[in-house]
Amino acid sequence: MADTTADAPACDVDGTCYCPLTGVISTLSQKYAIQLVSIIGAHDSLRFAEIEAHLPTASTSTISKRLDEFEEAGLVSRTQYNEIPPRVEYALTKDGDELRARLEPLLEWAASTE
Amino acid sequence: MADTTADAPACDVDGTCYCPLTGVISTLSQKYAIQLVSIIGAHDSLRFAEIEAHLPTASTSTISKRLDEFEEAGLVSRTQYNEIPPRVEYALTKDGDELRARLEPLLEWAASTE
DNA sequence: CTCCATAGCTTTGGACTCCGAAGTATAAAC
DNA sequence: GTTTATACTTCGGAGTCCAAAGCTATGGAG
Repeated sequence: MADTTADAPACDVDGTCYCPLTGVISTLSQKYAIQLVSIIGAHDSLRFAEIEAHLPTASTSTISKRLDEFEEAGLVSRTQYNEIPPRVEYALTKDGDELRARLEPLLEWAASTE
Repeated sequence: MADTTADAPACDVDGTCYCPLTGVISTLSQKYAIQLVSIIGAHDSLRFAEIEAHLPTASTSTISKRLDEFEEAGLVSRTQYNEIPPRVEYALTKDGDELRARLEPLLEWAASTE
């Protein structure tokens, strides 16, 4: 296996290598990430407190971290209105919605296996 | 919103509540879980060391834990042959393959966004 | 003028998860 | 008797998650 003549990594599965926890998948492989995409996608836009209400078992800091990561990854947009009290709205970007579309069958099936 | 007359939880999204990290999704929301299903599904059956070779960045103990969880969830079958040296084969169950089928479009899209 | 309310977070200390490295079990081959 | 092989388990430390409290700003009640 440690053959120096090998030209394909061992992690190559049918022509695709999934091993170095790739961008989107590594973000998804964290707590509440999948649900978060699905929840935001179920609305045009959501405020932080609304997201919290949809995910009552997740801590504030975890939701905050996931949102930062998703924004960084270009999957979620954050729109801040400079009012008092402050208002911030989160929505899926075009890429985020593509992701959501691919997560939907998964979530439906998962819900049916409960 | 904090109406005491409310009869549906706030986490209810379009008739489905994804909030209490449900069975399959909670298992998937852990490191390497998604890849593991996909890798096992790309073969009829795999041995432990082969899985490790496909996921070189994951630790032995993490792979072992994921496999235990998947077996517990009925998504992966473990077949042990009492030989020396020992031999163990992992394969997806019918449910596991259903899951894999739903993960495939996700992984393909994720790979294309790199 | 002081205090509270509101929204969206950040911070804190403790618990849980993941890591690499080393150890366990077995028996046949050398 | 030491080595080899496979499939793990165990270990201490590092990273991730938790609930609860604190922070920012301003407008309104007392």
